[in-house]
Formats: sequence, C-alpha cells, structure tokens
Amino acid sequence: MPRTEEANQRIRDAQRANILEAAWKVFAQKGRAMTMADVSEAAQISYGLTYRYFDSKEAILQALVEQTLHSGNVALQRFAALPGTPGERLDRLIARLVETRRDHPEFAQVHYQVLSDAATPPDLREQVLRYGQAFHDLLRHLIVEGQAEGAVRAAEPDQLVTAVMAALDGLTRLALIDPERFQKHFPDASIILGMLKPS
Amino acid sequence: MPRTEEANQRIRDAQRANILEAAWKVFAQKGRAMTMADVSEAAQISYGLTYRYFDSKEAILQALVEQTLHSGNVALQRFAALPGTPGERLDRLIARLVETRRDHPEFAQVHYQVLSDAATPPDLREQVLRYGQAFHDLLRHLIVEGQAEGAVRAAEPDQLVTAVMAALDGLTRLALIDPERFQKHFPDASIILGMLKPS
Amino acid sequence: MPRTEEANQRIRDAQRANILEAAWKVFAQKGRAMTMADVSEAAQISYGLTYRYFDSKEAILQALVEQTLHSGNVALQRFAALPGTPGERLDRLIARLVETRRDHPEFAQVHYQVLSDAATPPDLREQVLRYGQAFHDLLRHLIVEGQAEGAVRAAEPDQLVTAVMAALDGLTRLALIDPERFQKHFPDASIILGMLKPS
Amino acid sequence: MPRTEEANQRIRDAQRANILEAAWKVFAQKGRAMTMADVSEAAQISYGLTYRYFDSKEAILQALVEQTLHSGNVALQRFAALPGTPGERLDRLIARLVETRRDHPEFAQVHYQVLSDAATPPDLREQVLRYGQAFHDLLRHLIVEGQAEGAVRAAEPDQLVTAVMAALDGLTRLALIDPERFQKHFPDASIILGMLKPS
DNA sequence: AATGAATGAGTCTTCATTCAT
DNA sequence: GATGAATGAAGACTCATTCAT
Repeated sequence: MPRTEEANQRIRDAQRANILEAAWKVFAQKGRAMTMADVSEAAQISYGLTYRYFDSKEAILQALVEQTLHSGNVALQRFAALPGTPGERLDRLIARLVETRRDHPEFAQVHYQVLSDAATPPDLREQVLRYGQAFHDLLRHLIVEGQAEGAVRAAEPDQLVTAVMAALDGLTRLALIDPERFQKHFPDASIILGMLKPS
Repeated sequence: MPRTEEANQRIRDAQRANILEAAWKVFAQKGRAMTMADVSEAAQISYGLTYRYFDSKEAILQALVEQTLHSGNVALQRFAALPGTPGERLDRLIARLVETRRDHPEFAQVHYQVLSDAATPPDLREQVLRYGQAFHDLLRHLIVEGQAEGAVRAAEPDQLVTAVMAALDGLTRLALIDPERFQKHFPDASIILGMLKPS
Repeated sequence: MPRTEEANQRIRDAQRANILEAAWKVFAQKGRAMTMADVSEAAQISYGLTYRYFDSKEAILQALVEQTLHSGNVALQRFAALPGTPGERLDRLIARLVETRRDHPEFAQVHYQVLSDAATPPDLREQVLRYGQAFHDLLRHLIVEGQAEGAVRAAEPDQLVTAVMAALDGLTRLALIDPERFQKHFPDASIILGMLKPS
Repeated sequence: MPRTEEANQRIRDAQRANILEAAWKVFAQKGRAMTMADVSEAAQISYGLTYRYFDSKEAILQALVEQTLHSGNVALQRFAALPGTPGERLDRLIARLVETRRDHPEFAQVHYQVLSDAATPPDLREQVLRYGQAFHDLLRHLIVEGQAEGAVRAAEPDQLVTAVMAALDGLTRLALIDPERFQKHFPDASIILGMLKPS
C-alpha cells in the first residue's frame, strides 16, 4: 500500500524542518566552516538525503536566512503596529532586539556570514540587505518621531540608526566569540538606548 | 655580478611589505576566504614567491595581526599616558576608535576573523585575546574613574565596556559589509559616547 | 531504495582491498615516489575516493606495513614452533625467506622504504624496527643453537645474523631493480646457507 | 686585470668538486630527499650557482654515479690484473668490497637510488646497469675459474654471483638504515665468502 | 663567476555535489 | 523516500629551475 501523497508531504515537511534545525545547531558552532556532512550527521539522516531537500549548501543557508527574514519581518510588522509613543516603542524595540542577540546570536550571525562571503549569490545578498533596509527604515522612522517629541536626542537620524545597528551586530559578534565572558557582562538595553536618549 | 646585499635587503623589505599590503586588500574583501592565490595575484607576484616571505597562510595572518597589535598597543599606551580628566580622555579615546573603524575597518576585522576561525592556532588567538583584554582594562579603568567624577553614567562598568566594544565591532562589520552605504551615515563619536554619558 | 548494509560492507571491503592491491603494485614500481594519483589510477577509482578509505598517503603505507607485519609475525611464530634440530629449522627458515624474496620482493621492500624515509612517523618506524628485532632474535637463537650442535660455523652470531639479513635484503633489492635478470639467476637457498654452514 | 683562462678553469674545477663533495654528504644523509637548496648550502655557495656547474639535480646524481663508476671501474681493472689463484683473488676482492660497504655505504647507495627511481633517465640507468654487468662478469669469471680449481663450491655460477652481489647490496642498505647497530655487528668478509667456499 | 629573487608545475588533502541501488 | 559510495575541482604547500643584476 503506497503512502498517500499527503503523508509523503508530511514526511517531507518534517524532514526539511529537521535538516534546518540541525543546520542551525551546526552553523551556530562552526559558522561558515559547516560542512554538508556536519548537517546530515546532526540531522541524523544519510549524507545524500540532504540533497533531496536542498539543492545545495547554498540553498540551506538561503533557507536559514529566509527563516530569519520571516520572523524578522513578522516582528517588524508587529512593532510597526504597536501602540505607544515613539519613545516607548523604541524602548521596547531595543529591549527586544538586545534580548534576541543575547539568547540567539546565531540568528543575526547568519546575516553576517551571508554578507561577508564574497561567494554569496547576489539575490540572497540582496534579500538580506533589503531586510536590513526595512529594519533601518523602521528604526529611522521611530527615531525621527522620537526626536519630534523630544524623546530622542537631536542628531542625524541615519547616524543614530547606524550606531544602534552596529551595537546590535557587535553584540551578536561578541556573543559568538566568547559566549561565557560576554553573557556575563551582557549590557542592559538601557545602555544601548543611551545612544538615543537626549543627554 | 650579484646584487649587493643592501639591494637584496631592499627588495626583500619591499616585497614583504607588498605582500602584506596585498593581503590587507584581499582580506578586507574576502575575510578568511582569502586564498594564497588571491594574495600572490594582488601582490602581482608568482604563487610560490609568497612562500619565500611567509611560511604559510597562517604566517600571513599572524603578520597582519601583529601589525594591528603593534599599532594598537602603541595607541593604548599613548592614551594611557594622556592628561585630562577621565571624561575628557574617554571622549578622545572613543573619538579615535570610531575614526579608526571608519577609515580602516579591516584593521579590527582581522581580529574578529582570527577569533572566529576554529583553525586559529592557540598562541595567535591568545595574543589577540590578550590585546582585547588590555583594551577592555583601559576602557574599564577610565569608565570607573569617569563614574567617580560623575562623567559616566551609573551602570555596571563591565556592561558599559561590553556595550562600547560591541558598538565598535559593529561599526567594523557594517563598514566592511557595505562600505558606501555605511560610510555615508557613519555615526559621530558623540553618539557612541551617549551610552556612557549620564542622562 | 538504499543498498543493504551488507552490500555496502561488501563494497567497502572490496574497495579497500582493491586500493591496497593497487598500492602494492604502484609501490613495487615507484617506491616512495608513489603518489595518491598513482594509487587511485591503478585502483581505477577517482582521486577523492581513496581518501574515504584511507585518511592519508601515510595511512596507506601504514596498511601495507601492517599486512607485512601480520603475515611476517604469523610466519615467525610458525617457525618458532616448528620441530627439528636447529640446523634443520634454519634450513627451512632460510629456504622460505629466500622464496619470499623471489616471489614477493615488494613485501620486504616496504619495510626498507619506511625505514629510509625521514618523514616516516615514529610509531610506524617503531613497529617495523620491532619486527626486525624479533626476526633478528629468532635467527640469532637458531644460529647459537646450531653452533652448539655443530651445524653452524663458529663465528660471531650477530655477524652471521647481519650477513644473512643483508643477503635477504639484497635479494629484495635486486629483484626489484631488474626483475627479469635476477629472477633468472635467483640463488638457491643453499647458497645463502653457505654463510652459516661450517666449512 | 681579468683572470686568466687557466685560473678560471682552476676555480671551476675546484667549485665543481666542492659541490660534488657537498652532494655526497647530503645524499648520504637524505637520500633522494636531497634538495638543491641542501646541496648549495652544504657547498657554502649561493643557490643559483649550482646550476652553473650542473644543469639539473639529475646531472648531479649523474656525476655522483660517474664518480662511483670511475673508481669502481678502476678497482675492477686492478683486480682483473691482480696475480694469484682465482681463490685467492676472490678472497681479496670480497674482502675489499665488504670493507667499502662498511666504510662508504653511500657509494653503493647512489646506484640503488638511481635504479629505484622510476624517473631516472634511461641512459643513466643503462650506465649503472652496465657497470653492474661488468662487475657481475668479473665475479663470474673468478668464480668459474675458482670452481675449476676446487676453490669455489659447485653451484650455478650466476646464482653465486647474484648471492654475493645481494649480500653486498644488503650491507649497503643495513649500514644506512641503522649505522650504529650494523657497524657493530658488521660481518667479516669470511662469512660472505662462506657462500662461495666448498663445504 | 656569483647571487638570490622569482616562477610554476606537481602533490596532498578537503568537500560540495552526483549517482547507482 | 533513502543511502552512502563515487567524483573532481579547489586550495595549501614544496621544490626544481630560470633570470635579472
């Protein structure tokens, strides 16, 4: 009795998720040194099977990025819709972003790897950059509004955005280099917010 | 008639510098994906010649790191000896650090690459970590003193240090990922200092 | 449908044997100049596949040595247990050794290559030397006993052992250098035994 | 004042000899792993100069071989002309050959290296083989004559020759593998002669 | 005659990708 | 759908050989 098409699809979806989860684990540990063998081993599947689900290592990275983009965009939209004054919303946004960097640095790390790798195909790079732009835009929007209400210091908004994004990226990086040390001294969101608050 | 020893020495010095300069360029572009072929091509020399000047790819990275450590340590010492109140000295230090990130991001980038690469030999890693620690110590020292005089906000000093270092690393990163875009909006040092100033 | 585990095991065993056999052929011809490309070509497999079966060129040599040590040790033990007077046992031993040199010179050759190569790792060298020592000891033992019963000439036993081992090694060498010529005139064991017999 | 042609020639001859002597030392130590850098360093001359005296590494080996062939042939001729019964002459010949193996194993080793290396050009190989043949012929001649007078055992002469040559080659080999051990137990020529003497 | 900087082909090893079963 | 054996294109490194001075 052959499996139904539906059952097959379910198996496929589960396996794909399984592979991606494994890829996350390996990627967090090894970064771009991750090999296909690492992934299949972590996923507890055979070497070749990975290729039934992903055309290439590239495609896995692409999928990882997509996951980050998806949840990132969802979060962005949620924040965009959140009530409160710009200052309040900024506080919450930054707090949340800092938290994410501390608890899941590999999430943002994927973006970095993809962007640093000269071999990254243009379209993938483009997607990540576009997400960064959307993120930038939201942040900038809140900052400009915050400045209008006096909740954010008077400074070139783009520079403020860049500074905040840099701090977040830096946290990602430090958390990966020496987890123990940096987790202990992980800065409170209020410190990051110091860059935005009027003095 | 053979070249004079002096002429040879000149050639060797020039070539070594040439190779390192080429390595800097390639490294800034490709990071750890830099190949020896890349370097020799950028240096406009044959593949094999690189090995007359550096024993291994490793050794080139080591030399790059040494350059950063050397000028980094020189700068650290200069700052340690600088007059002024802690607050003033912090201002100058941060300003200088931000400037360096903007103009020579690959300088700091080399440290990150070395630390992220699992294949980095322990002694090299050790050197970089030690420098990071010295840097951390100086920053922390100034911050604690700055807090004593009220020039720095009341917060856990280690967190402040981590936040500043993260921001600097992040700037490095952004400057490398998309130079054109981020150079334009490169944040003023005063924004980074916002993390430290009392609100 | 995947192959059965049994089928895979069969493939692996066959391939490993295939590679070793190919390595024997190449090694006999080229000695230490054997390249991995030679081996894979002789085994009629791709370059990379060799590395699925052996971690390095080193490992192949190690495996070749192990084969010789294994059968060598088996032979040694068999001879050690053989009945007969020392003189009779010596006769048989030498006869057998000469025969092996004639028919499988590459067998002993591998030991020589391993010992001459400065790059041989110490443990491998150690194994070969230990086997040589065991061989030396057996031979010496038989010679001393043979001298006691008057079946072996009166001479310094160690010198006799050295002379016999040298002759055997020399046969290996000649057999490899110019098989056709030396096979034709391959000396009878009785001639080698002449070094031991009382005059 | 330019050097005279004669003086130049003297310098050239001295330098050539110097290089060959250096090559002997290095070759004895490293065998075919000898590099051109090794040679020039041992000769205390510049890297490139070696190539003014020898067209290639090959040519150096060739010259080393020629030296052995020359002195070998001289010795052969001297022995061929020596007085005495065949038995006596054999005694002296073997004694001398054994002595040479003990004191200058690298001499014979060169032949072995040249013959084992598949890359050896045919003409060089031919020369060495021809010398081996001449040697073989002399030995065979003496043996046949010795058999006629009853000084040599009755056995296939070619086999006796092969056995003696093998023993000598083996001594060369053992002396190189573990000089200390084998020098101590180096067999007396009388033992080697045991292969030839009637029992 | 002499020097040593420069060249590039050859070798080992890794790993993304393909394919027979 | 699943397996893992097989392929081959890089990449690091060595070393014989050439060449400008």
